[in-house]
Amino acid sequence: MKKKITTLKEIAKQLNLSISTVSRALNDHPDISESTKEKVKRLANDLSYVPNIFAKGFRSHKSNIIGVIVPSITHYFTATILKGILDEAAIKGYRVIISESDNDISKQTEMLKTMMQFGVDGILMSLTKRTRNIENIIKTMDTVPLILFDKVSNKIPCTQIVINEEEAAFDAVEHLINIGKKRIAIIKESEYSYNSEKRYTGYLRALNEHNIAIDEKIILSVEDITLKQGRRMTNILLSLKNRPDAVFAITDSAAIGVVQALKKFKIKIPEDIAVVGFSNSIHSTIIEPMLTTIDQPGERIGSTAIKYLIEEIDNPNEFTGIKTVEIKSNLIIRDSTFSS
Amino acid sequence: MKKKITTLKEIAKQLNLSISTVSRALNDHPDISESTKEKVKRLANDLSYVPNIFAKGFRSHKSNIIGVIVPSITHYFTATILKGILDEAAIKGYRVIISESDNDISKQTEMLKTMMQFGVDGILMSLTKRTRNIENIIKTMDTVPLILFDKVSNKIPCTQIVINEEEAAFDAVEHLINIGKKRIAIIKESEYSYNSEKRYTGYLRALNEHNIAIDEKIILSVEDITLKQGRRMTNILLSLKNRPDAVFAITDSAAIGVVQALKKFKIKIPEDIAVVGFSNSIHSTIIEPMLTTIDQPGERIGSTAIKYLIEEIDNPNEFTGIKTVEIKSNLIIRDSTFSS
DNA sequence: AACGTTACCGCAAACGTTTGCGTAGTTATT
DNA sequence: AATAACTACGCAAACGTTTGCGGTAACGTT
Repeated sequence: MKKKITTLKEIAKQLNLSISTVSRALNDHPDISESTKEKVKRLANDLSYVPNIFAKGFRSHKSNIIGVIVPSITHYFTATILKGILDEAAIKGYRVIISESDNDISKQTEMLKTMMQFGVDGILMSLTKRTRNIENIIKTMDTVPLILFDKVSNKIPCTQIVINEEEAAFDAVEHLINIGKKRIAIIKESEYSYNSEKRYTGYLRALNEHNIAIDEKIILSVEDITLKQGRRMTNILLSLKNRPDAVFAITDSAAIGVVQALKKFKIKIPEDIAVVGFSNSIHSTIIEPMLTTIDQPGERIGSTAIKYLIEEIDNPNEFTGIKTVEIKSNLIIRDSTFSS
Repeated sequence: MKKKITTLKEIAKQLNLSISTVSRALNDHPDISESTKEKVKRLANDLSYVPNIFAKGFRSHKSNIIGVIVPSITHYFTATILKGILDEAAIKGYRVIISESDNDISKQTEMLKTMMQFGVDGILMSLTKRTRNIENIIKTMDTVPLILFDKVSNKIPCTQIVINEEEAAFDAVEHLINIGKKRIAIIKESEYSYNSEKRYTGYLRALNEHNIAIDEKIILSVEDITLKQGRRMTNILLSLKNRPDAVFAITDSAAIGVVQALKKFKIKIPEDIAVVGFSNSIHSTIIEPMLTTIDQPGERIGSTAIKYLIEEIDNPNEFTGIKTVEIKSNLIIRDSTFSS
């Protein structure tokens, strides 16, 4: 039992007005008298008129829809970013179409294409691992504005919203140094990743500035930075003659794996070996000891990203320049580095 | 530098054909000769033609967009449901607009409205707590198909996709009985909630069937079923003269709170008091001891929900009947009820 | 030779909205 | 009293696509 949808024509007929007058009345056009406006608006309300979005977008070439592509929606940090995007979008009157690339490059390409077909006004994207074929991304960019966040690439000439990765990692490692640690291991990603690379340079810089020698033996790289890999790497570290006295894992889940492995071997945290993660996931407060980590303000990243995007959408011709916007994160010190 | 978008007209002009012929050629209409089809398709491809979604939807009154409203996107279980929805939608050629109601009823109403304005073909919704004004939900239902999932209400006459809540709770409690527990506490929600209520009746049924007396003193209700409340309730339980030997928390986070509180008082889990949660959140494997809990197949819920919705969208007139579809969950036994 | 059939294609309307332009009526200006 | 300016509204085109209907040419059938 579909309800009959009311159109401008219907309202016009009932009020003996022209369609254009009704349209203008609803849009508060100055040419229309107050009395007419009121009549029109009242009837529109009574008939629960909703403007046909297609007819509107059809004319204006504007959908007020923004496309978002993320690797994994179930990842907590990603979800907080999405929340930031959704909230800001609601305020600015945009709808958001979300797609998951599942860390699959071909899916990502496919999605970019269908986003275009659906006439989105702009695209926010966080890249899959090992994103190779940049061409189609760049190609879409001359049809519709695109902004990257979190997992970015400086090979793509567009505005990018990121955490101050290097500085954050620097802070984390310096914190370890400050509590007296001298032999600090790192677990990072082996494949190239913007985030991993930045954190790694932050690690190196901290060691350098504090005149601590760099030891390749305690610089470990893994393909997938997971909990399981964290455990595996810890076993490797513990088998060394010269064990580290701290571990900086580039990710909370890896850090949790480290903690679990250390506990298994009854190694005291943080006295014997301190652990720092990255992300401030919820898990970091559930594991014992609670994890020292970097809090990334996901919502701010999301809202910032969409703000810049809408800016570009509203001013399509003026070249606003490619910015890399860094959102400040901050170190949260908990029991895994601090014994009370 | 906006690119010129190609239309049917452009293709028609270049090929000296009519617009209708071009349209039919692209849609593989039998009236068009193979040779013409090929020419048209080639040029369309060269000009990277994409059909204008607005013009299309404008005519067909179909957007191929589905609206989804959830209380909180950052909630892990919700995220898995969304993943199921997104995957299935991609397969069926639908886009998904996601909105967060933030457990705010007025927001929820607002979103329902804007979803309508954006011409979605159907709506999937998980209700906020204490959803009161059902009217507008029912009102939208005679314009566009709507299906509820997870947080549902049997006051709304529509298809609903849920977990077999009662049975799952029954299984969980029976498991506790099977391992020898005789005094099983429950922590549930005080406000009416479909899920809480069902789980509670499952709890009651299990006790009844095993001839265990029901003791109101160990049936605790909280407003917000959070980790903190889990801890608080545990303190209450421990202050009883006749302590329980097991706790069934209606939610993983509450269960984790219970575990934390028990550990603080050096109470052995599961020997002294066993704990069962509900959800199989990631946290349940990180807490020590790992939590026995109910695994809810989020992705299946999501994909099932959207399947039913598309079914309704494709057959708008025939009344398919209101179904309540139960997705089977299953008990996962871990250390919090089982000492190896 | 007249007719029916088939293959292939074009015309034009329709979807609902916005908007430039035109205009009738009224009021203000010289 | 003639002109200008303003108010309030209508006409009609345009956006890109789909589709019912109609038409033409070619071919086959009696």
